[in-house]
Amino acid sequence: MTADLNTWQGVRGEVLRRLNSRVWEPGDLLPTEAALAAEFGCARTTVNRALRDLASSGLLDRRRKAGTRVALNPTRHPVLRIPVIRQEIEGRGHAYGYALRSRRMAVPPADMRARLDVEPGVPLLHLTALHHADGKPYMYEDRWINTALLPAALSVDFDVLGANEWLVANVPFSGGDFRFMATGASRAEAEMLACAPGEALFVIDRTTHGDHGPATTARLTFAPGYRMSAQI
Amino acid sequence: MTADLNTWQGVRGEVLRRLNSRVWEPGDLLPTEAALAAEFGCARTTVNRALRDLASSGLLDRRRKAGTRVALNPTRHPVLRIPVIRQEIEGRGHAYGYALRSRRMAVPPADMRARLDVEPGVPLLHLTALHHADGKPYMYEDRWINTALLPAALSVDFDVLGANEWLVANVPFSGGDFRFMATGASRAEAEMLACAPGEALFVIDRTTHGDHGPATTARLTFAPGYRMSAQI
DNA sequence: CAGTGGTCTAGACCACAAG
DNA sequence: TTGTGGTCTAGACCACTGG
Repeated sequence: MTADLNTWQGVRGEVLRRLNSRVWEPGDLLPTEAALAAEFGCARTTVNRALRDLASSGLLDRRRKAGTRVALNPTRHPVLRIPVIRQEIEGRGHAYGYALRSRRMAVPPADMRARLDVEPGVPLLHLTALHHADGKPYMYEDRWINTALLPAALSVDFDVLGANEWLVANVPFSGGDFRFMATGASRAEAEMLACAPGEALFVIDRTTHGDHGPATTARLTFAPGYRMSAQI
Repeated sequence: MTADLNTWQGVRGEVLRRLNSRVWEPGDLLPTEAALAAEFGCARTTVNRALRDLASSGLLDRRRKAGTRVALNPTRHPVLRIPVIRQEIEGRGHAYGYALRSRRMAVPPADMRARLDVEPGVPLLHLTALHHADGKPYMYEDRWINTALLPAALSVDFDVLGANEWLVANVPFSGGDFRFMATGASRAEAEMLACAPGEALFVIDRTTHGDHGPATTARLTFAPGYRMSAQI
């Protein structure tokens, strides 16, 4: 029993079936939307949505005039769900705690300056904080904020409110990039996160772009045992 | 100058602007699609696509009858691009190498058995392999394949072809989940990956589901220095 | 039950890029 | 130049679910 070819999910299923069964092989050119619509007996719009969805999953390559091809590089595109840290902790049933450790204007090191795309020698707002779960260290946050783009950050009381939360609520969002890695705990990190020096820690480097450029960059270092998940 | 409100990107931009400027605050109910379409002077379809896109980004919650609300939990949904390992290495200009280390039927440990949802005591195909970049160890792969769902795997010559590549090309795809973490290198891992025992390693646990259930699960352990990136 | 989003249709015009 | 995907429209029916 084949799916209903009058629904876009049904069309996607049928196309997927042909991809999996090698009716269409990697690199092959698919029929045009109009042709498929005729074959399936549905509107071109329906075929369009199905193929667009498959393309967004990385299974197809679509280009105007060139047509639709089976992707040669089958990459998967899992979607991460990255919650605000407090919700992540509370969602697991733990009590959330937050402690600002330092807050000052400072000239950023070269790598941070590059990420935020600012001139050398310009001081930025530098915050460090520790997040707790049930009183135990959970994550260490080292953040730089471009106060030229976010002057409002200067008047926020980060002693009470996590920079994370303030930012997600107040930074006009336009994009961001993430890097994930593993590092051995430095002595300072080991002390803050209550672990042994050299122990493997999960790290997220995250830069968030506002409407006028990179607004803030943060390094989040998690206590041992942290796991991040994603799904397709 | 506001964007063209007759395009779905334009409508998305305008809605985004109202979200950022707190015209609509978290938890607020937005006007219906029909109302917005009337206000913007476009078709409801156009509004629908814009709101659907924002909902898929996690900024809105949509439910039939209940309407569209500004998400209370502002989570971001970055999209990972996970390439086939060979393409990842070759894409960086390095020579790719692959060496199968073991291949045998074996009864999986409890955690793997749980991930693949099979009965206790059932033997599965177990593969271990090492992937190289320019002759240096890059990633260690420890994979279990449910041969009940993928009998074809038994006749594949994994000495030559990476299981990764065979699977992405041959497993009817229906979904998967990923977990990312940092671990200290065991003595065996350290030897294989040419690093010091205890050194921090990036690990991906990945389970891929076929049409009839979990088909394969793999633990990918990367040599020190590996970074994974994602973007919004 | 009834309101809201989910989706389909048929037709149309447009933007882009291959040749 | 011309074919292909990208998108808009107006109208319609349906599915889900809150009240």
